[in-house]
Formats: sequence, structure tokens, C-alpha cells
Amino acid sequence: MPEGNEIHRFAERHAAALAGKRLHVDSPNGGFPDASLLNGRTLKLVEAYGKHLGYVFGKDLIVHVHLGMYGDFWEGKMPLPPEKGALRLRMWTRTDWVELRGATDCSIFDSEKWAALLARLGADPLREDADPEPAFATIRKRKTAIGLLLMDQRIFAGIGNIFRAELLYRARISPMRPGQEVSLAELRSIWKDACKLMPAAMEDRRIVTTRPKDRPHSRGTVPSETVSDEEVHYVYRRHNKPCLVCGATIKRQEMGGRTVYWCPECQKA
DNA sequence: GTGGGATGGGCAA
DNA sequence: TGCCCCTCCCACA
Repeated sequence: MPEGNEIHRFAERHAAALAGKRLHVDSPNGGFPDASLLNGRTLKLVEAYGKHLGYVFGKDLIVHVHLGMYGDFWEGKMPLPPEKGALRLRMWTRTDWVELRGATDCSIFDSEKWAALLARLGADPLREDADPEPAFATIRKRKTAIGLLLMDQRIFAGIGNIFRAELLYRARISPMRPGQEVSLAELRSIWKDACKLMPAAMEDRRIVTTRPKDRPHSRGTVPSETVSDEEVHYVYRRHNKPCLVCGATIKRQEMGGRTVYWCPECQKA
């Protein structure tokens, strides 16, 4: 049940374990009927873009995986563990295995379908090649609340409900503020913050946003151990609790079918 | 034991 | 805008 940080981490780990090798592939619960097409083929690489994964076996043989709310991977060293639960996809070599359960989508894309998917995704803070300027321009034209725009995968890819709430808190911007009233400087600051927090979350395997902005995460250290479990988020799922900064009661509200959390004092409309 | 909610997104209407 | 997909966890009984 990940945001972009976890998806990119899966891509790195699965590529390290499986890419360049001939794989055994099956689908114990039958939820991926094309598994037999891949069995015995070589996985070339694993791509991550936003919350989407592509396991590339060939130009027109790309396994698209989107985990949605419930999907999750498990991985380990051979031998295979006993079959358990609704096991949609299983890939293994002589040394490593990966299991997929509960995904929203697991299906084969050809190169055209994969390209069309990437074309409709916005700037991904976890990709070196990301250009956020089109996203800034789009947001500056819209009356829609910034809290909705940040979650729109056509604008930014990989940001989910936790990062939405926390990035807006750290920028001291209310989720309800219209996009066109967010300054370019504020948008650049949010992007820069995302480009710092998301790689850190990738490495930590959890999203920690309560580190001060002026104390950047450095690779190779374990900074999350200095933060208690109660303090890893400023506002996400902290409704009815006091703001860690000003003490005001954190609020929550439905926004576009999802729950948004914010501090009514720190974050101004 | 049980019921509600959850890190998502596509689709119909 | 609301429903579906169909899983896991937690608070509460």
C-alpha cells in the first residue's frame, strides 16, 4: 500500500534480484493468466514511474503492476515459501523469489500502451529526468484546491495521501487554497521538499516528515531512529491531536474521496 | 468476533 | 460523484 517511494524501492530491489536472469513465472491463483508467456524468459529491467511498475521482458512484453490500496510484494531467498493467500504472480530464480498479491492491475502491456501510460503521468520527484515546470504552470491556472492537484497523477506522479498532507503542512499551505493562489516560489519549495523527503522515505522504508527542513537526510545514516513513532508525521492521521508546532487541534476532511489532514492555524488559505 | 477505514485509480453515469 | 477491486489492520465489543 505504497506511495512512490515504496514503488521505486521495489523496482530497485526486484531488478537487483531478478534482472538479467531467466525466470520461473506462475500465477497460483490464476489472477495473471499470461504468466505462462513469461515463464523461462529473461527479465531485462524493472522501471518505476510514479506509482506504476513495468517488468520489461521484451519490447511488447512488459508486465504492468499497479498495487492500488491493497497490493503488496513479498520477497526472499529460495526455496519458495508455502503457497498462501491470493497469490497473483510469482517470479523466481535459483536464488531469489518475489510474490505479488492484491494488486489493482497486473497485466501485459505492449510498448505502445506503456508509452501511453507514461505520457499521461506528471513529474515524478523520484526520477532524475523529471521536469516540474509544466506541473507548476498547470497548477497556477487552476481554481481547484491545491490538495486535490497534488494528488492528481497527471500533474505529479508518485505523491499519495501521506505526502500530500505532509508536504502542504511543511509549506504551511492549506489544502483548500486554490492552485492559482499558490505562488511559483511556494510550488518550487514543495517540489524541492518532495525531492528530499521521497528518496529519504525510499531508504528508510517509511515516510518520516517531521525532520526539520534545514537538516537534510544524508545517505548512509539512520536518522529515523532519532524520531519516535508518534512523531513521524505532522498532520497525517493526527486529527483531533495537537499540532506539534502550535498546539492547535489537527483537522480532517474529505477531499476528492480521500481524507485530508491539516493544521487550521499553521496552514493558511 | 466484527466492522470500518486505509498509502489508489479506473470507470460509468 | 460514487462504486468497484477484494486485503490487511486496528479499535471496539
